[in-house]
Amino acid sequence: MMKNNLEEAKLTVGKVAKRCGVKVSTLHFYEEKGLIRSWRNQGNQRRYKAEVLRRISVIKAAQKMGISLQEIKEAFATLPNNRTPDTKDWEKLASNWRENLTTRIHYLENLRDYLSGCIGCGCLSLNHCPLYNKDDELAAEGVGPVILDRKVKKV
Amino acid sequence: MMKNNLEEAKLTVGKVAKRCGVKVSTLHFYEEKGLIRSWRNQGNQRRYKAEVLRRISVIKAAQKMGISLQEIKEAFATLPNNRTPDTKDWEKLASNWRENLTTRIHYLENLRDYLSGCIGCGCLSLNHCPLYNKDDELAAEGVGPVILDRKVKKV
DNA sequence: ATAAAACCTCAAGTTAAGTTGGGGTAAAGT
DNA sequence: ACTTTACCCCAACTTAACTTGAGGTTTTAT
Repeated sequence: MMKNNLEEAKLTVGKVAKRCGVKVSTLHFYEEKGLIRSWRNQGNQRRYKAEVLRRISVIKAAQKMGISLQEIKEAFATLPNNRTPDTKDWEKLASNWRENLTTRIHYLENLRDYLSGCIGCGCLSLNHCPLYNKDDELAAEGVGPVILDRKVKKV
Repeated sequence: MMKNNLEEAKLTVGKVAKRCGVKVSTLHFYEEKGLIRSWRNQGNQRRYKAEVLRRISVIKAAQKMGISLQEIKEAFATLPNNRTPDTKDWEKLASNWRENLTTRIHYLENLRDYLSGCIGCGCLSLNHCPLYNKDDELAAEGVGPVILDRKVKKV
């Protein structure tokens, strides 16, 4: 027999935030964006089911790969009942994202190779150097944005 | 004998924009940010020296590598007299940026390898899975943001 | 019982890299 | 000469992913 939502949803925002290493405001934000959901107690405070923790870990893992929240949301939407990804679901999502990652890596490798060729030749010029080309011939498949860490290595 | 600025700066914004494939507003923006400079004619219109074309091509090439305008500006600032990079300068800048690119590639490769390991194991969990780890052990050297193309491959 | 900690909502601010638009001037084409 | 086209400046808008703050309520701890 299934417990009801009020019984299942016991975690407060503060607890979830702490366990996930995110701010409370981030949880509000994710909820607003439809990435997670909560229930309310008598006093109108949010209460979460434990599964939200896994959902957030999937979000964070995906973000690390450069997947946008919008894309993550769309990926979740493909799951039956928009459920929190279980092992099988994760397998499927992760495979897609891995392809994405591979594409991105190839792009950067191409870029680096061209760059290596360009260093020393001084060819850099509009319309000729592959490094400067608005049509972007390097982007065979097309890649998305990657936002990684904030520990930026200055050059 | 050196020609003066008025003689050298002959290109209008429109011309530069067209030849570089950027909008006029972008050139205004770059100037405001201190990435390029212009002179003014009698009627207060911008006039550029031809070297601005090369400068913009360097900016665009760097952006493609995921370097921010701020970092590009800082890199330019390291050049004698903040000049437009010549062949030798470009060699130096490009070498630095290539390292940056390499670091970024390694990061993504690590991420992909972990992901491959995770697919099927379903281990994804806070504090244990390397894919979800706020301390980011994957980021050995630390990497910056990469903003590449807009041709995003949906997953 | 009371005070402190946690929570609520809603609006506005933040950063990057530009874009858009309005109102007005300059240069170019015919 | 006259009309387009190009240019000027400035302010405000755009997107993503959040953060901050104000003013007020609920829980928890003492």
